[in-house]
Amino acid sequence: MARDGEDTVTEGAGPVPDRALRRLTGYSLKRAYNRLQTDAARVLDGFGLRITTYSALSVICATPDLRQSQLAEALSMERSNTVVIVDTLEQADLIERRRVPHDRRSYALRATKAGRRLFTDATAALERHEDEMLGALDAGEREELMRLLHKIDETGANGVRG
Amino acid sequence: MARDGEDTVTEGAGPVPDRALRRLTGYSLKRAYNRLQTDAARVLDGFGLRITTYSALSVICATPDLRQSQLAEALSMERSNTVVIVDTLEQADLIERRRVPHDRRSYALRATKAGRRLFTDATAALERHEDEMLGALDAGEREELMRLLHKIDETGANGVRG
DNA sequence: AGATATTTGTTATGGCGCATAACTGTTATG
DNA sequence: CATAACAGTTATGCGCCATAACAAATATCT
Repeated sequence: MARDGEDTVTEGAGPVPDRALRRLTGYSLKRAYNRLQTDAARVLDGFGLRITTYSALSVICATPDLRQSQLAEALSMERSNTVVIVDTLEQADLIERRRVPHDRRSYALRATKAGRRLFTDATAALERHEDEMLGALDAGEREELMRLLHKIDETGANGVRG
Repeated sequence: MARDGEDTVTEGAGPVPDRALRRLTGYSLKRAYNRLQTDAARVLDGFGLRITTYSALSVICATPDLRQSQLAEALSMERSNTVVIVDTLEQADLIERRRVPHDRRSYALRATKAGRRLFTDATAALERHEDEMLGALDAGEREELMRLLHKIDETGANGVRG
């Protein structure tokens, strides 16, 4: 607050500061996320995937025969939005909508062999690019970052939601 | 990979895991950001602001007489998107578009008294809500989180952008 | 000075992620 | 058997972001 008062900065060349905003965790989170998100989208595009379809494919690969509503809950999104995602994955022959024996409402989602393979390849590519993007952080810092992010995520799990 | 093989989990009650996704920094970042973003949007709505208009207002308050292109650069967005934002703020009498003496192309954006006041109030409310959302993190952890996020943000500043 | 390039703001347009609401068919519950 | 609860679906709109093309003003270069 001491140096660099409230002068008119119009003439100053360099990047215009957003110090006030950067003090907000939400804003800093947004900037960091936006960087990684843009890059991830570009990488996934090379596999014919988008962020949401990749995410869904990951969950489906991890837990076979799950239903769409479970998928929605896992990804913290509304059921309605999973429909298009699952449609896309199904039409690309990456997953299958199987019927479940005693419940004709729900589907049992299962990844095809092609789906699992694409998932593996895309994940490798993503991790490679994340390693580049996060090159400034050492292993300990990355681990700490993840720990803190998960803490935020799990905190409100029962709390604010509504 | 050892325990909890590839069984059909359809019957298992609890939340469906997305462990594989959680190992990606981008995904964990997304989840944490989404939590804070949703909450922040709700808070700002009470002030008649959205996240982008609040962000712009913050930068304009901090550095008076800045131009729209500088605003765009500060917020890492395209110039074209600042137009609607500045329009909105101007129509709400929170900022003014002043002409600059020797350049008839650009505007000198300046917050009004009402704009500065609203910004102050909204910021206080935002900080209060962030304190709640981040209650699980102690002061040291919050500071470390910010440091790591800024590191990510500033890393690619010269790098990947293209 | 005059042709050319660059900068600033603007408009139009589309994509992506997300939410809500209303509906159908199916299963569970009283 | 009537009613409620659930799974999936459809339609729709909002918010944020990017790209492309354009007019007016300014900078640059010969």
